[in-house]
Amino acid sequence: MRSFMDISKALSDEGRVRVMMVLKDRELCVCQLIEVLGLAPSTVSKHMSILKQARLVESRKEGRWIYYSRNAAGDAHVAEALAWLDESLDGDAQVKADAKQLKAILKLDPETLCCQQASRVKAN
Amino acid sequence: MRSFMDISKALSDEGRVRVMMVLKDRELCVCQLIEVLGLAPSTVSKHMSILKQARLVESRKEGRWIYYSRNAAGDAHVAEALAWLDESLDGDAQVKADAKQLKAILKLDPETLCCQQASRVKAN
DNA sequence: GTTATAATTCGTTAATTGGCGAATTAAGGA
DNA sequence: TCCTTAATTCGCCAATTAACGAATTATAAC
Repeated sequence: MRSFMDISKALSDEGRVRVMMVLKDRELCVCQLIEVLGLAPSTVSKHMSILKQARLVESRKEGRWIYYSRNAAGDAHVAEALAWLDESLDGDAQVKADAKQLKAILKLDPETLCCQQASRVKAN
Repeated sequence: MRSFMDISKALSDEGRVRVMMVLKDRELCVCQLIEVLGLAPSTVSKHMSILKQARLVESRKEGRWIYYSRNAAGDAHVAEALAWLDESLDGDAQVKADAKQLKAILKLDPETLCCQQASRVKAN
């Protein structure tokens, strides 16, 4: 019950659900998630720790950045939750809007936004 | 997103999840749910209204009693949520304990507990 | 009609949660 | 070394939520 409740509580906040959906196809660093959600860094960090506690995401450190991705190697509970999420939110307007915004963020001028370092590295 | 969040919020409370699990095989009236959860009538009533709002349960009035059951005719979101619930909590200790307690409640001496009327009717 | 019972609604309180900014930690670049 | 930046932790406050008891509604029994 404990691990189930960790997952269902993690998914009971809209911001965290939006994070799970923008992470569907790619890993993202915290500053990119901050841009998508429009929340303070400390708030997003807290959300990510809750998702990680629930084992819905995993993180990878690369230099100064921490990349979060869906937990691909998760147990059955996690896999089932992710499947439910995707089935339920397929075609959702908010999810689509976030995907669109993310696309813009990924294309954005390196100097003007978050992840300035990451962008510079990418440009080389 | 709205209906998804209604469902995930409804399932983010352990008491409500326990209700959904004892309702797996049978409909139950509120006073029986009160016994299983060990909470005040007003509290259980509130929980049931949240589950109903999320369309996870439906209710049927019979005389003085209101019987709740899982929403069998629910839309795809609801059906998927119920499937996730059942898969994730199959074999769970708390769920088993509740099932056992429910069994005892259903057998209980009609005069001594809740649903005295229901029991009397059943005895006739 | 009056009483008793099942359930709900309402009002209040305690606990939890979500949000932010400030301070801290960790890493790279000047 | 010192500065900047990504991210986290911490402390605080506002909003939400869960719990209860009291009052209310509805139905059945007397």
